[in-house]
Amino acid sequence: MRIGEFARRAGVSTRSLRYYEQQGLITARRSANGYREYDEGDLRLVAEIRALLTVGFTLADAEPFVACLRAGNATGGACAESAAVYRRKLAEIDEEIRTLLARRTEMAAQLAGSCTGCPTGRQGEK
Amino acid sequence: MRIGEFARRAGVSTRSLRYYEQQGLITARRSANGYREYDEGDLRLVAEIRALLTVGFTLADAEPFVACLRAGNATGGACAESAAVYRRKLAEIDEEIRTLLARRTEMAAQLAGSCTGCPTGRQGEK
DNA sequence: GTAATCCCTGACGCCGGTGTCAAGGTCAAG
DNA sequence: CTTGACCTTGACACCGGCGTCAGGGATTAC
Repeated sequence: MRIGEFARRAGVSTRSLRYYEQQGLITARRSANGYREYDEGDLRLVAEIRALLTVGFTLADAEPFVACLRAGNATGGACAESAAVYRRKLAEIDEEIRTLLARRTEMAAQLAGSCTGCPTGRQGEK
Repeated sequence: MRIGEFARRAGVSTRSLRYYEQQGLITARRSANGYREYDEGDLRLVAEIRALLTVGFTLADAEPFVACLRAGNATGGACAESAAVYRRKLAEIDEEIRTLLARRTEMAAQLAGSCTGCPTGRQGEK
């Protein structure tokens, strides 16, 4: 099917699909007139990309997963390279969580301390 | 003092100082020739901005804190508006932490599940 | 023939803070 | 007067994913 219908079915914009192709994920074959042609199986690839993007992956991060699916695996994470990305992202998330927790603690302390001297007093909840 | 020396003393680039001014924070007075003139007290304002930026504030978020300091308060967080920003950022951080924790859990599960079928097995730590 | 609909590529805008370059003014020392 | 250090404003680049417009080709229905 062509890009318009495929985009509707996949739930993404045609712009996104062209961008994915430009970035080397999901390269559609072309019909004689130059139009992109997608097949049913590509829906799965798009779904994988969308799922990964929503959990904070970049398109570059998602590439191994798409390749893994195209290689015939049942899941995009089944390949060694995908697992490596998983581990790296997991480490990144852990690091981010640590940072945020530290910030949270510090900010809560700041807020408590500042309000001691608040001239307007506290404002209650909303 | 002029911007060059001030920047060195504050530990930021002149570019940043001009940007802060453009965004409405730390507007330096001008000497006859048009050069920006900063004084000692402004160092404190820059320090406040840098501290807030490093914990994830935007310049817009930092504005009340700078204003608060300029109003003569001992800390930038002593004013009501600053406290409101604190509360908002705290809520944002909490939300972000929740999101990341959920992701972390899901990804860890994915990684574990994927590795069951990993042809290369696990690689130990590092 | 022509209108409608779909497709193509290329390119700019956005967001936030900053690096960096360009073109030109200012001032002090020699 | 010249050199050099410092200042000014303006503007482009970056990152990532995508919206959106421009200009032009293809296909189908009438």
